Amino acid sequence: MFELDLRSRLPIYEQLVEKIKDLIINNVLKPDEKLPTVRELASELTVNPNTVQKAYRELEHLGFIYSVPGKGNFVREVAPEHNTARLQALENELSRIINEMLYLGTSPEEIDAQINALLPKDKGGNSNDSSPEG
Amino acid sequence: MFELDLRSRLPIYEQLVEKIKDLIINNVLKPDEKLPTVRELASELTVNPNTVQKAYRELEHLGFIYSVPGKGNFVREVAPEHNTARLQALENELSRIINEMLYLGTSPEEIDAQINALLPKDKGGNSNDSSPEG
Amino acid sequence: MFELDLRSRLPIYEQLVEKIKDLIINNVLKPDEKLPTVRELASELTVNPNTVQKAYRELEHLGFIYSVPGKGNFVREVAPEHNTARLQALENELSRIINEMLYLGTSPEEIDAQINALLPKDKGGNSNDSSPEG
Amino acid sequence: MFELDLRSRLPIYEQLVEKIKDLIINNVLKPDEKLPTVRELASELTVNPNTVQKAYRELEHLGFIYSVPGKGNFVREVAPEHNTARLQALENELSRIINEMLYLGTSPEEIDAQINALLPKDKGGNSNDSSPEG
DNA sequence: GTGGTCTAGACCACG
DNA sequence: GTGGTCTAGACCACA
Repeated sequence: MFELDLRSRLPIYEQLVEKIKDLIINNVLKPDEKLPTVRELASELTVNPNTVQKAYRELEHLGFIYSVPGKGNFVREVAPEHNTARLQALENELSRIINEMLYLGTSPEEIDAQINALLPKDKGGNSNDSSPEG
Repeated sequence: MFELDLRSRLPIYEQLVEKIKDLIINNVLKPDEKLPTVRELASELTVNPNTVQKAYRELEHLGFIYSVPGKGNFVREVAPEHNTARLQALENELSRIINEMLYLGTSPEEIDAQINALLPKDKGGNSNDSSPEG
Repeated sequence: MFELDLRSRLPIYEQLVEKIKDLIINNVLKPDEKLPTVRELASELTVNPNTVQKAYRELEHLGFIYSVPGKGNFVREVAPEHNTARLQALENELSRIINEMLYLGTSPEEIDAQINALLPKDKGGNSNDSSPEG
Repeated sequence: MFELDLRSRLPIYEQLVEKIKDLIINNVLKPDEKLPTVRELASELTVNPNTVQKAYRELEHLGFIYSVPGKGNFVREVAPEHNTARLQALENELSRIINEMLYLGTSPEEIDAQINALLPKDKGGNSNDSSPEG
């Protein structure tokens, strides 16, 4: 499914949260799909079941999954009520990162180019055109 | 100068690192400017001097300040040798954030607009220049 | 394991850094091997655990060990990204030392001989190999 | 005469010791030559006279200069009695540095080449190297 | 039980 | 008076 870095400073349960969050965001795990049980995932990753349990509880708190007692844990459709606060936090992070990149010498043009490479471009409506050849 | 959240999960010394880093990046603290002494800042924030000391030491490791024993701590000019690895980390964070914003429903156009608002415009008026008039 | 000079001008934690660095460099402590716990080493050397902690943190910054909270501290494989600046510093030290040895009357031939004694010989017999028989 | 780095972690008086030691070793300051007075040097470098005084006392202790009360400080000819202990210390440093360079990936051949570049080659009696001109 | 953080308070080197 | 080091002892998060 994925790998953990046991040497990382990040606690294992936080790594788990990030990995599973990524799978949900990138639609690998689809809405209402069942996640592995705590025991399954724990034995597969050879970590303590308590650690997986903690990650699942955190994901539930973040609004990415829901738990049905006796049934298991399932992917939750994106919940609008969580969005505003979360988006505000993300925008703050975004601002912090951009400022630090500028401070370290990355040019505004380069930052803009990097971000446009990350954004999907399947629509025609883009205001400032990126150079077509390259 | 700024405030700490003593209830936060982030250790106090890391909050200090982030806050001071921000002040340096945003040019509130200028190169070679003297930071508050360890004891001053500790008493102002009502934390232990060792905690401030630890934050200052970390900022020194990160290349943001330098310490002159017996004199004080001072803002360091941006050190290019620290940049490459740091920029790579920032780009990874950037990617993660953009993906999560897209997942939460922010349109690519809106993200692009937000980021352009964060970047300095080289087209015309420069807003954050040092004000020439008194 | 080793001894400290409590009367030395060098801070205890820096002596610790040097000693452990030496053990790693000379392959006494091998990659991914577990170091003594903070408390073990502190009690063995009769110094404060915080002092050992500080040394371990510094070794982590220098890229010699990595720390897994709740598990322990472990020897890190040599990290190439730290090398360039460090090698430059070592070459400067080398130059300083050679010049002072020459000043004090050591002949170039003798210096050359001493250094060749320190370098591994790729000509024939290898003395410090791991013993092939168990 | 020379410059100090006021931002360095090295105490100013130690920087002074190193700089003057270098001048003596490289024969810029010759035996029995008079050094600047404490006040002169202090005002030239804009440091505290106590700092210069401390450096001179340290140089005297190291055997590089001698002090004549009421007259000044003078360069001392190399004193053999200081050599043995000092040379032992230098050889230890040498060993430490070479081992660390090897650990960081520098090949024995490269180390040998670097050191030979530092050694004078004005004599013909060199055992293992090809010195082209005499 | 591990590393990590924090406090309180002492002492030292430096300039 | 500054930063730096060290001790003693407490509490917390993680696995």
